[in-house]
Amino acid sequence: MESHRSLTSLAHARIRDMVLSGELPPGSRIQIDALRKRLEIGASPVREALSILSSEQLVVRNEQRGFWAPEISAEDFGILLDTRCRVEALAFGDAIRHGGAEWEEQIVLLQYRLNSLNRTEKADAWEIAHRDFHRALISACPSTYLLNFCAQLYDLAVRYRNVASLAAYPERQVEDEHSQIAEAALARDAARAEHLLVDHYRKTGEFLYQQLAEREGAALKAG
Amino acid sequence: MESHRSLTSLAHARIRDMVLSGELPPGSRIQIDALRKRLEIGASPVREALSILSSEQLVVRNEQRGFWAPEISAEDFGILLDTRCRVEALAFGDAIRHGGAEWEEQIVLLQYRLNSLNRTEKADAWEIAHRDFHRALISACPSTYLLNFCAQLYDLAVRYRNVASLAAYPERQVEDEHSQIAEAALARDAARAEHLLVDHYRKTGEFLYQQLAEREGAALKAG
DNA sequence: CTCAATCAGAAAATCGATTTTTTTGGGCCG
DNA sequence: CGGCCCAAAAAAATCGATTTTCTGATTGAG
Repeated sequence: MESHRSLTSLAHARIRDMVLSGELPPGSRIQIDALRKRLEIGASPVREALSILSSEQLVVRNEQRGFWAPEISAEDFGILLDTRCRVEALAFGDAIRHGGAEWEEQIVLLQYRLNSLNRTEKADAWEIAHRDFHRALISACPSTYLLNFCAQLYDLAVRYRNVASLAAYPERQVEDEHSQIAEAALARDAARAEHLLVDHYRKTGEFLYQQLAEREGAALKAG
Repeated sequence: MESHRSLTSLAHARIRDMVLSGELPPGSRIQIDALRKRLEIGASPVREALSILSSEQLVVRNEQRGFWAPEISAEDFGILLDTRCRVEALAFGDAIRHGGAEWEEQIVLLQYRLNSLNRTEKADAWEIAHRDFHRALISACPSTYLLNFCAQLYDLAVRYRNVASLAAYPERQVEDEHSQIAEAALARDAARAEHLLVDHYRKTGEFLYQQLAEREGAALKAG
């Protein structure tokens, strides 16, 4: 169990997970009182956590009217994906130019851990390892601003992956892609590494985008 | 007077101004109780506002120990400036490619308003007009994520300008630079516009960076 | 004399109750 | 029948009090 220094940060972590996992579905209302009872935490920390989440774009705030889980759409996902590719390419390039021995070692280590896990069998552990690996790639970027932004975009993208709950995810060789990205990074080939990373994101995103677009088309006919 | 829907958003706006203006100096402690009395607002809204500000990087939070105004340094400013140039170039390019008639008109209007104001005589009005002009330039960027990020970086940069309180700001022809940027944008010359914008930021930042570096050198000798 | 343990005092964090605002639903009038 | 207004209910926002945690000084042992 993770220990938290304050109930606010605990509430933040819990609610964040509920949003990212899709337990709080897109568009659904998030009532403070319901959360208060559910988490067995007072209203103040819950409220504060929601405030923070709303400035992280993981929750939508409507003053005096409450909080909601953000809506999703194919269009929004497309924009998110595109933003992520371009911003993370910047951070990745920086990291490749600035990273030292420690950065290299982290990448090697975390890539190994990631590839050791089976994505379907140990989904939770894989999620964490995947996040850690991608974070390690850019961790040597000197701009904390860029890194924060990348972390935020990562969360938003993970949420899309989860809430779309794809029945059949196409089995690409994601391991190979990760390996190639790591290899290019360690070879300090920024241009190639950036390209591979963006390509990786676009490939992963393409299928999800199609799913979302189809779903919207279907919903349009049904409604 | 601006009206606010809630005391939290009022507190947020007020404290934000206090941080941006330098009224709360870099490194200084921000006590909830002191603010509570100063703003005549309860502790809860003040607390919540500080929480939000800390996730906007305008306040540093130290769990169970309180809040502080962020430290400044030449190094941090350099990184901030660089991040801003690259991220805002992305947003600007998008805007130039996507902007419609309304976007063009806003730029024309806001550039006119900005150039009508004397920077030293009407400092507050100029600040607002300047912010509006720069926001208008990128406003047609479809990525709300990128726009939010740019707004955040803008605030952080404004703070540096204010807290450095430059005795003698070198009088460049800032009006001309703004005009050229607007012109290139309206001509849909993305490459040129981006270059001019980045150049504008770097020129403005260069002097500030020198000041900060000198001050640090002096402080080092004195300490 | 140094270091660690201890103990107020101060400040943050949290709670429960109160106030304000929004939403809901029923009855009334055009 | 449909729109409108008002009252009751629900929910968010705020407050004041209480609890928990940190800080800095003091004291006593080594």
